[in-house]
Amino acid sequence: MPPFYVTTPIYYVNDAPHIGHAYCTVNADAIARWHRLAGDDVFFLTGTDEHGLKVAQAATANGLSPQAWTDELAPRFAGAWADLQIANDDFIRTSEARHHRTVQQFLQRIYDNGYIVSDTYRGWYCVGCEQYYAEDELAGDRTCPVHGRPAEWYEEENYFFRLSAFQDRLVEWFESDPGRILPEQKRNEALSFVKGGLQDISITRTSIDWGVPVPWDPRHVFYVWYDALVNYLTAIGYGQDDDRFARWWPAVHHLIGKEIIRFHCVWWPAMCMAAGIDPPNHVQVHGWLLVGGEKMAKSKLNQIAPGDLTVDFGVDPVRYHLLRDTPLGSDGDFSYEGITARYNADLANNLGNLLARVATVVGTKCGGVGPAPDPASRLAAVAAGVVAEASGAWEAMQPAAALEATWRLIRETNAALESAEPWKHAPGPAVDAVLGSALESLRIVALLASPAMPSTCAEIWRRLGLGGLPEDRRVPDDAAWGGYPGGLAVEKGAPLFPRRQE
RNA sequence: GGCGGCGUAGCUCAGUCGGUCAGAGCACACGGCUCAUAAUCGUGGGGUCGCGGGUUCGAGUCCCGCCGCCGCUACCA
Repeated sequence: MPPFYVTTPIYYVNDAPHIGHAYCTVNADAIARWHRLAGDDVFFLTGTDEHGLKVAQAATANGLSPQAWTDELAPRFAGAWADLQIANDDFIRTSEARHHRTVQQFLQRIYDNGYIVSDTYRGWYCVGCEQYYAEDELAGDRTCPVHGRPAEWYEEENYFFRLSAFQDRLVEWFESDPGRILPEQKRNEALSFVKGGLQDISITRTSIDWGVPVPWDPRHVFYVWYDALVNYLTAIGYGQDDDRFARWWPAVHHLIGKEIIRFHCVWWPAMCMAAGIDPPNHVQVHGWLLVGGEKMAKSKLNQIAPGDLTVDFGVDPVRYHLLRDTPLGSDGDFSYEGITARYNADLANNLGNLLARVATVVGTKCGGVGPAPDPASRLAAVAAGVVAEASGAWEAMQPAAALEATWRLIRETNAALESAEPWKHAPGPAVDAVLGSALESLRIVALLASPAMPSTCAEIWRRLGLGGLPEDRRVPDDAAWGGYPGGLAVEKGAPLFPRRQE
C-alpha cells in the first residue's frame, strides 16, 4: 500500500477552535478518508502549537504554569475534531516530551552541519510587548504601536539559521516538480520570494523559557516556528524509528493556510535540507473562510465555533458545506444563507429526497426488497464517468469538484426515475430494473461521498440493506456498476436531511 | 514603487494547446408529474466574456494600453 501522509498545521492553542480551523481540518480528514478508501496506507496528523510568549503570558494571567494552561486548552481542539468526526491518526502537542526530544535532535543536526550560527540580532524592541518591531511597524518617533511608548534599540546574541545558504537549492526544489506547491499562484508567490533573496533568520530567544531548550546552549529556547514545524517529523518517528520515518517521509502532503506559506514553503524545506533529509513532497495551500468578508479574529468577535453549526445543521451537513463551497486555494465567505441553501438544494432535495422516493417505491412495488441493478442501465455509463471524475478530483485535492461530480449521478438518477415512472407501472422486471439501478446509484454515491459525510453514508448503506460500512470498501473496484446484489431489505427511515425553511 | 493575479449569465464559478466556448450549479419564469422531505423532471438567458486597440482566415483564449479589485514585498503566533 502506498504511503499517504497528510497534515494540518498545528493550531495555536491560545485560539478557540473556529470554523476556519475546521475548514482545514475537515478537508484534510476527507482527503485522508478518500485515500484510505483508495487503499493507501494513510497517516493523518493534526495537533496544537503550545509554545511562545503569548501562551506563557496567558498562563500567568490565569495563575497557571504554561504546561497546566495548555493541558486545559489542547483538549478543546481535540474535542472539536472528535465532534466533527475527524479521524486523525495522531494528535501532537508541541509541549510533549517526544516533541522536545525530536526538536533537539533535529536542530542539533542542523547545528552540527554548520547551518546554525551565533550572531547578533539588532532591532527596535518594546519592553512592554517583549517583542521586536521592524522600523516601518513603529509609529512616529519610533514608538510601539501597542503601548505608544518609545521602542528601545536592543542587540542580542542569538542563533541564526543560515537560510541564505539555501536559495539555489530551494529554487531547484520548486522547479523540480510544478506540483510541489499548489495552487500555482501560491507557488509563484513563494518562488518569487525565494528569488528575491533570502536573509538568515534568528531562531532562538533568551527572553522566555516556555519553549524547547537549545541543546548546546540552554540559556536559549527555540523560536516557536522553529519548533512547531518539526512536529511533522516528531509524529513519524524521526530520530527514533528510522524504518517508520522512512516509510512516511517525504511522502507528505502539508495542508496549510495562505498566511503561513513562507514558513512551510521556504523555511521548512530549507530546514530539512540543512538537516540532511528530503524536503516535503507537497504543500497544498488553502485560502481563508471569511465571515462577512473578513478573516475571523478574536478581536472582531466574528468567530464561529464548529459546535454552533453542528448543533443546528448536523455534523455531516457542516462538513459537506465546508468541503463543497470553498475549493482549496480560494477564499470562501461563510454565511447561514450559504449553508442553508446548500443544505436544502444538495442534501435535502437531491440526496435525501432521492433515497426517500426510491425507498417508498421499492416498498410498494417490490415488497420492500431491493432488486438488482440493470447492467444495461443508462446510469451505468453515467456512474462510471462520475467515479472517474470524482476520483481524479479527490486525488488532486479538490473535494469541491469531487462532490460536484458525485452529485451529477444523483441528478441523473432523479431524471431516470422521472422518465421511467416506476410508480405508475405494475410490479415486474421493468420496474425492478429501474429501481435496482436507482439503488445502485445510491450505493455508489454513498461510497463516493463517504469521505465527506461518513455517518450519513453509513446510514444510507445500512438502509440499502448492505452490510458493513462504505469505508470497508475500496475504490475503484467497489464503485463499479453492478455492486448492489439485490434481494436486500430496503428501509425508508426518517428523512436524512429534513428540509429547512427560509 | 516592484513582482504576481483577477475582472465570463442576478449569484458562485468552469472554460486545457486560439476555431460548436459562449457553459455548469443555484436563483428566477413557464410547463409536466404527484413515487418523494411543496421534493422532482423538462424548457427558457438580446451575458458587448472589465474598456480600447493589435496579431490572425478566426480570440474570454495571444500582444499592447487603460480602468477597477486583490495578493506578496521576511523574522507576527
